[in-house]
This record gives sequence, C-alpha cells and structure tokens, in this order.
Amino acid sequence: MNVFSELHWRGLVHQATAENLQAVFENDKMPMYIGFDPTATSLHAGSLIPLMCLRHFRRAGHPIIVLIGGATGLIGDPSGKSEERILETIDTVRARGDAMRAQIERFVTSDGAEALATVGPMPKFVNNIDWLGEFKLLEFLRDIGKHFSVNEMIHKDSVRKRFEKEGAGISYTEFTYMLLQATDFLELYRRHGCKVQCGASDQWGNICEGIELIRRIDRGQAYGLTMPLLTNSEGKKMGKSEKGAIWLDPKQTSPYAFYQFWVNMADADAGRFLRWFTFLDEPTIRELETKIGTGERVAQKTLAQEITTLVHGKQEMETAKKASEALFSGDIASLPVSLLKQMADDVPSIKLTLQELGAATPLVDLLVKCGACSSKADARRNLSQKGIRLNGKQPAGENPTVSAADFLEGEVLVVQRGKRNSFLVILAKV
RNA sequence: GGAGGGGUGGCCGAGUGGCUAAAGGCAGCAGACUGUAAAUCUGCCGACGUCAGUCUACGGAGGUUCGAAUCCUCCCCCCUCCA
Repeated sequence: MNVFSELHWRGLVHQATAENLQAVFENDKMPMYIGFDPTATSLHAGSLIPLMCLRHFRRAGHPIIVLIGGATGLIGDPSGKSEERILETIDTVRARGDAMRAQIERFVTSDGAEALATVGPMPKFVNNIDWLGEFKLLEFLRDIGKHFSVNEMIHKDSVRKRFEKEGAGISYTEFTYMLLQATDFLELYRRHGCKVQCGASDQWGNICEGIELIRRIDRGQAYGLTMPLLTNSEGKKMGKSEKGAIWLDPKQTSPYAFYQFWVNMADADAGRFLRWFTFLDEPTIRELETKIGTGERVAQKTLAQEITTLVHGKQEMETAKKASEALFSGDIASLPVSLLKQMADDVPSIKLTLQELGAATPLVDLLVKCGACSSKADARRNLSQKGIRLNGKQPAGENPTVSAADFLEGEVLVVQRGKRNSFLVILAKV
C-alpha cells in the first residue's frame, strides 16, 4: 500500500491537487515537505496531524523534509486567522524555531509504538530564513512577485475573509505571506527535488501557489495534499486556543495530562482518532471500534497509550498509565505510597514540611496551596458541593483541617477536585 | 464632510435613574446518572472573604443626583447610509 492509500483510509486526506496521486506515489518515492511556523515554543495536539503525516511518508520510503519557518514566522500567515497578528521579534522566533525543531526531530525519528529507525532515510531539516533571509527586495519583486496576480490573490480564502470581515483588514506584510511560502516550495524543489507539500487544510491556497510557481518558473510538476483540522465531533477546534491547550512539550502538558486527554475522548471521536494518531491497522481499529460504548473505554485507552508512547516514549506512557489506573481506582488509600510518590513529576504536586503543615492546617488553605482551588472562596464552594476528596474520601465536618495523620504512611496526601483533577501533597520527612 | 446606530461580565446578548454584581444563552466548574464518554437533571459561576461583608465593574474622563450601566458634557473606537 502506498502512502496515499494509507493516508486515505485513515481519513487524513482532506484535499489533493491531483486525482492520480495514488499512482504517482506508487512509481515515485518523491521527497515531501511540511512547514511549521514558530508561533509558539511547543507544538500542540493539532500539530499531531502533520507530524503523523510525516511519519507515514517516511514509512512509505519517501524522503521527508521538515521546514522550520524562521522567515515566514516573522511575517505571519493570514490563513485561518481572522485578525492581523502582532509581529514577533527575531529573537523570539529563533528561539521558538529551535525548540520546535527539537520537538519535531524527536517525533519523527523516535521509534514510538513502532520501529522507525530502519525505515526510510533520515528526515532533513531546513529553515527558510536561509533563503528568504537572503532575498533582496527588488530581486524578490522581479523574480517572484511578477508571477502572482493580485486579482487572484485577493480571491483566496485567507485574504477574502479579511476583506469581508468588518473591522479586520490585512496588512501588506501578511498579504505577501503566500508568496513566501510559494518560494519555499520552489526552493525545496530546486534544492532537494521536493515535489510534494502537505499541510493542514487551511494551507491549501498556499500550497497551490507553490505548485503554480514551480510550474511557471521551472516548468516542473509538483503536488499538494492537505489534511483535516483537528476538531471534535461537535466541529470545534481541539488542542489549542480552547481552554487548556494540549501541548506536546512535557513541561507544558505533563505526560499524565496528555494521556488523560486522550482517555477522555468522546466515543464519537475515538474511532477517527485511532485512525489518525496510531499506526494500528484497519482490522485492529475496527475491532476496537466495536468496543466503543461498552463501558471499558478500551478504544480511548488504546488511543492514549499509542499516542503517548509516540510523543513521550514508552516509559513515560507506562508511568502515565499507572498513575491513571491508580488515581481512578477509587481505592487510593490502599495504593502503595512508593507508587504515589513516583507520580509527583506527572501529577501536579507540592511538598510541605511538618512545620509548614502544622498541627491542623485548614483544608481550604491547603486546597489553594496545592493548586486544586483558585481561592479560599473557591475552595469552600467546591467543598460545599462535595467536589473534594482526600485520599479518596470526602472530608467530614464544617471546617475540616488536615494534619500529618491524614497522610498515607505520614507521607502522601492525594487531593482530588472532581473525578479528574488530582493533586499530590508530599510531606517532607525531616 | 453630513445623518444615524452602537461599544455591557470569557463570548453572545437583555437592561434606559434605585428592586442590578447586572435577565437569558454559550462556555467553564462541581454533583447525580453512567463508562474518567455523550445526553439529561441539579448547584455554582466578577474578586476577595468561615457564606456577615468588603472591593472592583457596564469604551475613557468629568458632571447632575440622596442614588447612574441607565441622564448631561467632552474624548476614543466600531458600524450603516449619504457626499
């Protein structure tokens, strides 16, 4: 099976520039590229779609090129953005670019759930600041700009939306973005024989411009493919800009939180995400889908395990899995304290000394301190609504207090707000 | 340049002198039911506070009034129509 059919059955193909891409890929393991603009220090859940795409191409034997948008990140892509963006400094963009590169490199070269090391050539990393940064304005206008019709450009979705939205508009800077991305494609075509560009669905316009440019200047044939946006079954964007973005950086979203995100996936989304974010084959996924709704959450748990392994590695996944099983076991008091202590890196936690705890710390204070509640008033609210549990049990009394005796083996207290928010308080032995 | 409409809590959106910390919806948080799901139901939902109360809030700055999101003045921003 070639990469197109693979992506296709997984539902990862949104649009393609040619009907016969399948046949094209069958005969030519042409290099492909995906660009990432450094808009943040970390990628997020939505970025997993292009990342998976890279791996699929690699598995299929295509050389893959990852482009870091060190230059384009300085300009800002209007695609999918309803408003003009604020320019970032060069230093910021460079730092983000470096961080992203490291993250992507890890993702596309690590073994994850399936061995990759032996498959396909190692990915190439390029940064478009290397060529876009060299361009002289007049040269750019004469060599590149001349091939673009403003008449056509203003009809592109990304631009038109800005025109149509009242109070928005678009600057000359962002208007130029698509030319830059098209130049990237041309450059990679020339340097590396790169003939395919993939991207999220909002990249369709930019990708097409690149293909056009290659055709016009070099009389070459290139292809493009876009992937769906990460949305849930209600059509809402997921993983970013929503509350609690899911980052791939373990410092921003712990492997435990990451794992939990997938375990909590709605039934309606589970099957689709198994196709998107795992390398499991079709029969296996179909089998898992039959179990959706039976109560065991097998599909979601498999999804969580696969994708966490891919992003954070096997070991982190195992820890997250164990922590999940422990915290949702319902019988926290009987868990080994050593296990709970191990979870401190993954689950939000604080350390207290005996002095700091005192003989009887008001629970409300502790709830604020460990991060479970945002203020004392919030803590009382949660308490009165029976939302708080200590080591699995609801605290009793009007104004509960906490002392060393409440800690498991005098060391660990598991504080939970609702079913899904757990916090650890660890009592330091002195 | 002329005429009109508008800027309200995370978002949408009522409210035109006290009963308004401000209807309603969405989002969010918790509880029940379940499967750590969805749907549904219940409670909470400006901040801080042992629920008393205090503070901050209806574009900005002043003013009228015992009292203003609501009235007046000036300013800023947005929209529509005309030129």
